[in-house]
Amino acid sequence: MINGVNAKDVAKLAGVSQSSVSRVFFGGTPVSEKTRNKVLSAAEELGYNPNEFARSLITKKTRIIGLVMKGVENPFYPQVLKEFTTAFKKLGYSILFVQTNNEEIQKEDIDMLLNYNVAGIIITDAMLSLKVTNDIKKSKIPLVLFNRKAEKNDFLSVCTNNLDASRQIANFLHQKGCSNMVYISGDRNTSTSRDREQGFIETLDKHQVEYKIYESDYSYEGGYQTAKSIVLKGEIPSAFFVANDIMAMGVLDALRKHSIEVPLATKVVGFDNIAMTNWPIYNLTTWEQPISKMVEKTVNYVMEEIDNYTGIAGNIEIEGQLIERSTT
Amino acid sequence: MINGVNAKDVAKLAGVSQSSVSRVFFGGTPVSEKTRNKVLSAAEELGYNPNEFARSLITKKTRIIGLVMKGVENPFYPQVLKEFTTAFKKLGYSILFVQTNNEEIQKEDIDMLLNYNVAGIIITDAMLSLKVTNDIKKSKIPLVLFNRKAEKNDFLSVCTNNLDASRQIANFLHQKGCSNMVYISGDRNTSTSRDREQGFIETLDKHQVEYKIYESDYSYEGGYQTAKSIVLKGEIPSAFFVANDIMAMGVLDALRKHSIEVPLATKVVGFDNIAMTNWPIYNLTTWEQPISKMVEKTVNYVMEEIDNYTGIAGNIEIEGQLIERSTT
DNA sequence: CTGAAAGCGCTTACAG
DNA sequence: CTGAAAGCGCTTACAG
Repeated sequence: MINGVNAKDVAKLAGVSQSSVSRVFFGGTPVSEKTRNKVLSAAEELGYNPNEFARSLITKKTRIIGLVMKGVENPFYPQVLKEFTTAFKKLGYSILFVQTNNEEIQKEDIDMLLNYNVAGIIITDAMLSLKVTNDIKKSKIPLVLFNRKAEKNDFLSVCTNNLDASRQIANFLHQKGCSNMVYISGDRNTSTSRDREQGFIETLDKHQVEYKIYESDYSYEGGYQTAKSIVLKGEIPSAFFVANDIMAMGVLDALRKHSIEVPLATKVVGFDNIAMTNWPIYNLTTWEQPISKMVEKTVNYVMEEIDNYTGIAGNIEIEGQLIERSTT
Repeated sequence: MINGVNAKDVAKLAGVSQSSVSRVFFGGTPVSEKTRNKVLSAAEELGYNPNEFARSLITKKTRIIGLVMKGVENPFYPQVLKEFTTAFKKLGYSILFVQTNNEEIQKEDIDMLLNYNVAGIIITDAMLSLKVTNDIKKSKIPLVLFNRKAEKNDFLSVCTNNLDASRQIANFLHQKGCSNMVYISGDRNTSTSRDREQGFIETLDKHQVEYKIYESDYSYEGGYQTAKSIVLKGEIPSAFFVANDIMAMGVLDALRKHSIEVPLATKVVGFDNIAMTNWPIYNLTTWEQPISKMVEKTVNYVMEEIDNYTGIAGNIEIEGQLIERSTT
């Protein structure tokens, strides 16, 4: 119903019923070629656009996906956003975008999505409050936690295999001869940071390698300051494993500032494989999160649940890989 | 209409009419305190959410803003996205997000927005094809070109004052004693790159300063390669003005790679003031685009036009400022 | 294959 | 302040 033209107007001009107009645009019962052509040219002439709201009202379905993102500062997210938008567009779905700063999504964050009766919800990098969990479960809207693993399996979560990744990173650094390491965590109440920490330290324990853990916050500044304080204490380890790339870049810059050569004096491994890790000034060894595959799995799940809701939950973990560059 | 509860159900439980339920949630005619309370508690009990689609159908208004973004690679855009989302959320509007790769928006890019009858459209960093221009004009949906200036004033465009900015940058570098400069452009068919080029060279002409222009593409890689080729030819200027920050970082890295000291051997000025310019490894002198103000102007305009459509067009240019750091 | 009619969930004159 | 009723633009049994 743009510029005031509706299906009735088209029907009148085409000399057919409104039902036929609907059938041409929506499918369902077949329409004769002749009718189709009359409708199409009338629609073209009038500039008709079917009103999605009326359609959704009657079909009780929408073709909108709610995407809730926390923190767009990290270049990892724009990439994720782009992939989701592209994938859903191909399927005829639109993205209703919500930006939040809460690590735990509150009702108000997604009330809007519920009002729009979205067909599915994807939450990146955040968990859900109990109230929201119940609301969503009741509404039977498929929901995916992207890049977060829940303790309780109320929903599907899609992540890279963070435990496996951090084990492999620990083994890799151990084989490089590093005998004393540091893990710089992200926000410690995130599953990603916890899993990366756990896989890392349990592997180091096995090899009887010493380590220290520093808590940081997934930001460049956080990585920079943490590394700086380590350097100032003179406790430079033989390797840093940093919970994401953007912090690892902060670490590298702090080391450079204090003329500590990488990878000679110490080594640094990040996580994510954001585009910037490839910049020559950083050239950071990191773990590639298989974003495309993660997005694909998520989209497939959501589409299947839209078709046929089961509410099936669990954790999907997708294997990533080490990208070796010049910081190790 | 989440979990199947509608206004009628609430009305029944509350023992009032559907009209009263509507009035409690929508406003309009006043409702007695008693009725309000009955409605509210019934709604709470049933978990009622008003259906936005039915509401939009009847009011012929939506509370959705279409946001079309080109290229999320540059960290400038996530920042813009965040500001728009936050600002519109406060006003009760949602964001329907469209990602495109077209410098000239085609009908298919925004057909979806028209189907949803969005209240307003914001296009960042792209122009509109003629067909789309006509469609939008006819539909009377307010539209803003954000960070792009149109030659023909069909719509409102909101930019920083790129001409003024580049003149000031030229003067600044001239006063620093630079006698021979390079402008590295973005995509040359964008108004932003053209304006930055024009203001820069006309000011250099006035001062009779020599310059060369190299065409690039607004990407890190583009900046890196362009600077590299300049260095390899041995034609190092006394200053580079680079059309955006991300390219300027590529330039800095290329210079560093070839051990050309900044700001001694040459100087570099970027554009945007993205967060990374502040990282110690870059510490880039740049021009701050006043994103918050640009977003505010845009949001205000859209809201006013939603209230009372005039279709008024023109260019709003907002003053930015030079941020002097250590590359000059 | 086609059309007339019911109905999706809501808002809003209208009458009281 | 409240309720009954019309109607937004569409889809979809239903009957032909």
